[in-house]
Formats: sequence, C-alpha cells, structure tokens
Amino acid sequence: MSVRVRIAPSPTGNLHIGTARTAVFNWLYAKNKGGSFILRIEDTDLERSKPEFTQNILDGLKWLGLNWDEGPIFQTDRTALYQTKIQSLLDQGLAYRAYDTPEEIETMRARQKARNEAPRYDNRHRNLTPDQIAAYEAEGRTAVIRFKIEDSREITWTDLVRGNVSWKGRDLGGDMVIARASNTGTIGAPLYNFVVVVDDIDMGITQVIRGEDHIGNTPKQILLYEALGATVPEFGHTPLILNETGAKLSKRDGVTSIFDFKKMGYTAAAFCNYMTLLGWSPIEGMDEIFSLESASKVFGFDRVNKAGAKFDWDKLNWINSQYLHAMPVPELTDLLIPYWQEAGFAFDPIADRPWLERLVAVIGASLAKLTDAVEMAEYLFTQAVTPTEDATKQLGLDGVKDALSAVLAAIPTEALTEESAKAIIDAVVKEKGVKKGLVMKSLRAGLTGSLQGPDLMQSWLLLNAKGWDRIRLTGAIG
RNA sequence: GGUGCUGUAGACAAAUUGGUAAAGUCACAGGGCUUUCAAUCCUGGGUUUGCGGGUUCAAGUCCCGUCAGCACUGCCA
Repeated sequence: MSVRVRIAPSPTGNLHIGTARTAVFNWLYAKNKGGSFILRIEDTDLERSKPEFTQNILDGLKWLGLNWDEGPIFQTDRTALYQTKIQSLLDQGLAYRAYDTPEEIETMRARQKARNEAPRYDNRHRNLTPDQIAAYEAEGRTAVIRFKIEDSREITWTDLVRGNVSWKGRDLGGDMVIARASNTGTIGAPLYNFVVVVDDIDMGITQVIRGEDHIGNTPKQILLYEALGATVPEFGHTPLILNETGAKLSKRDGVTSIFDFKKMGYTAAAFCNYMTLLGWSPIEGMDEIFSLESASKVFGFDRVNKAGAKFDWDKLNWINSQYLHAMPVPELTDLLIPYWQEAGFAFDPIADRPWLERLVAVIGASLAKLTDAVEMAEYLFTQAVTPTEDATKQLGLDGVKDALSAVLAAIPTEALTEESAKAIIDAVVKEKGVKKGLVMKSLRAGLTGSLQGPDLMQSWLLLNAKGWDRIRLTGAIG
C-alpha cells in the first residue's frame, strides 16, 4: 500500500514553527516513500477559526516549499460524513447521549479535585433508562454524544519514534465527548478527536505523524478506529521544539508566525534545513547543510530523536549564513532589495541594478541574515554618515587631513578603478611621507564614518560611482 | 493529583544484536588571512551518559528505584 501522510493544521492561529516542522517531517517521509502528502484544514472550532489564519497557513507552507499533493480539504465541508459516522456509533450502542449540564460537569470535577482524584467523566449517563431520558428531554436539556471507553481496556501501539507505547482505558478520562451539545434528535458539531479519525480513515492515511503533544490522544483515537471498523494506521510522535527554558516554543517566544522568520531575514530553504535538524540527525558522513529534496532521500524515523529539541538561534543563524554565502549574486540581490526598500533607502531597483549587484558581491559573504545587509550597507545608501567616536579620533590625528586632501585632489573625473585607487594611495603615501596604514585607516574613517566594515577599496569604488567619495572626504577634512 | 514521554559537554546530536563514549555540527578560545570588522582557514579546551542500585566478562544501551523537565489531563485543536 502506498504511503499517505498529512499535515492537519488548525486555522485558529498562524502557521507556527511546531506545525511547520511536523509538516517538514511528513513531507520528507512522503517523498522518501514515494507517497502522498496531504493538507487538511481542521476548522471544526467555529469560534476560533479564521479565514486569515487559513491563508497564513497556506502561504506559509508555500513559502517553505512544502508543496502538498492533495487538498486543502476543509473539515467544515464534511459534517454530513461525520454525522453519518456518529449515527452509526449511536446505532451500535458504542456511543450515547449524555444530558449533563456544564454546571453538573463542573461540580463533578470540583469534587474530584477536592478529593485529590484525577478529573474524569464518571460515565453517569451511560445507562440511562428511557424514563430518565424522557425526563431530561422534557426539561429541555441538550445532550452531547459520548463514545464509550472501557476502563479495563489496554491500548498499545508501536510508535514510529518511541517504540511500544501503552495506555490503560481507565486513564483516558471516561467516556469521551465526540459531538457538542445539541437538541434531541440532532447531532451536534463533531469534535477534534472524532473527526481526525474519520478523516484519516476516509483519506486513507497510512502514517499519522504529529507532535508529541498528541500522544495522549492516540489511545482514544485507536479505540475509535476499532469502533469504526477501520485499520489502525501507524503513529509517529515527534519531539517538541523547546525554547531556552525548556518549555514548548510558543507565541510568547516572539514568533507567532513562520513569516516572522522571513521578516527576520531567514531564507525558506535555510529555515527548512534547520527545522529538519530539530529532532532528526543526518546519516553518517552527511553534511548538515542540505536541501529538503536531498534529505528526503535518506529520511527515516529511525534517526528521529525522542527528546525535545531546544531551539538554537545561533545554529539557525549559521545555517542561514551558509545559504546566503553560497547564493549567486543576482539571486541574493533579489532577496535583499525588499529589505533595503523597507529600510527607506533611496535607490532605483532597475537602474541601479548593476551597482546593487556590485554591492552584494562585496557584502554577501559576510551576511548571516538578510536583515544584516541593512546596517552593513547603510553607509552606501545614505549620503551623510555620522562618524563613530573612533573614526572621529582617527580623523583628528596628525597629518590625516593633509593626506586626505591629497587623496581628494587626486580623485579622477572619470570613474575610479581598483588600480587607480591604489595608485592614488601609493602616491599620497610617498608624497606625504606617511605610513600606508595611516592613509588606509583614515580613508576608511573619512569615507565610511567607521573604522570597520566591508572591503575599503570596493566601498570606495561604490561610493565613487555615486560621486559621494568627494563629498565624504570634503566633509572629513572640513 | 493522575497518566505519559524524556534525561549523552553551553546547544543540536552520533554511538551494529549490551563490546574503547562523547563522532559530527553550532557556540566558545587561540592563531593565520584581511594593514579593519565580518566571512573563511588552522588549532584547542570541555568529559564519563540526571542520580543510586542490580544483572553481566562487559551497560549510554537491559532491570529496579529515585530525581528533574516537559506534555496531556475540555462540549479546543
């Protein structure tokens, strides 16, 4: 049977890193097995689901390059199917209507808590007599539908990453609600744990690969597979992504959407690369820099770690830098232009393209994030620079202004080249009898307003192309 | 409270069926290059698998106990 896996995000929020990483693992596994990767939107929470979140999820997956083979399938389009299935469970006596009010459930839980017991539904409405049912209905009570879970059951499965996992029925919290409250004779909105199973069966999902936070749902779902007469798929629960403090990475950690990473200057390929490394390790001899495509060739759950993976910004930065350094200049230029525009730098992306590419060629190898290019190249985009303290000090040194005046006077009217620029420096050194280091350092201070930065000669040429070298040096002398 | 999962250097982690642990990567430190910074290259340090027992010729790997962290415990997903 061919492999069919899915990513099933809920549009109650933006696409976040946990879901994205799960999507990566599913994608990798599907590709490795020559199977299908399916996208299903779990929008059964009508209150919290929002179209803009669905859009964010779709856009995010596309940006990451996690193309899906089927879908998106929306659960809200499938309520008829869920109702049919629920009705059949009802008919078989595997599920029943429970008329408890939320308040009654609340007091039951409070009592359990007071006695230091685990909160659970005590199945009190499992065997209601026809009279009791009639009485509740006469009262006008609505009923949820609960699926029976026998305390004596023992549920076991072989997890793709964790091996044998087993659970006792009595630890599952009592008969589970599979449909929200509704009036007599109707079936309320179906709930997550139920629709997931119905859909996974219907869509022929062969492996359910999801985060470890779902591990407690698995035994309940296995029971549902059995009740629905379906083959239980394989399950693989991947480790969670943790923040510095070891808690599940969440919105509070400053990243609510995958696009936050884009804004921060990470490329999709690098980010996917890093997510893959969060819990999976490459095979012997394989580099840590790889494409999703090449990782898919060797991906398997035997190399997925069980422990939670701490998110490491340093490592992400390094990986991103490797992608940026290896990127051809035109491509990098395309990616950088929006960041410079965003920063408010004045330039014409078309007319200035050759100049921009020269700039990218100079700074490309130093970038870790795309956003680094803003600060790094600022002195080339804004006409006036404020010299740093060190630069000011350098410009005040004996003989500096004299030497820079000589340089300024020697700048040719035609475009400067690396050779002519070097010749000017050599001539000034000789003529003024000063150390070359002094000239170089001072020139850097005068030209860029700083004592460190990208290659001086290239910076000068870039400035010269705009005619700003004269302006800067004049300012430095005066 | 209950249940489950996890625990190898600062981080990610590797380690055939138990058989020399800390491979590799990041970070960090030192050096080269660049008369700058970054990048890059070279070198280096860290140490004994959370802790305690047990089985074994041999345990990161198996067993028992213990501690810690995390997750779940909804008419959310």
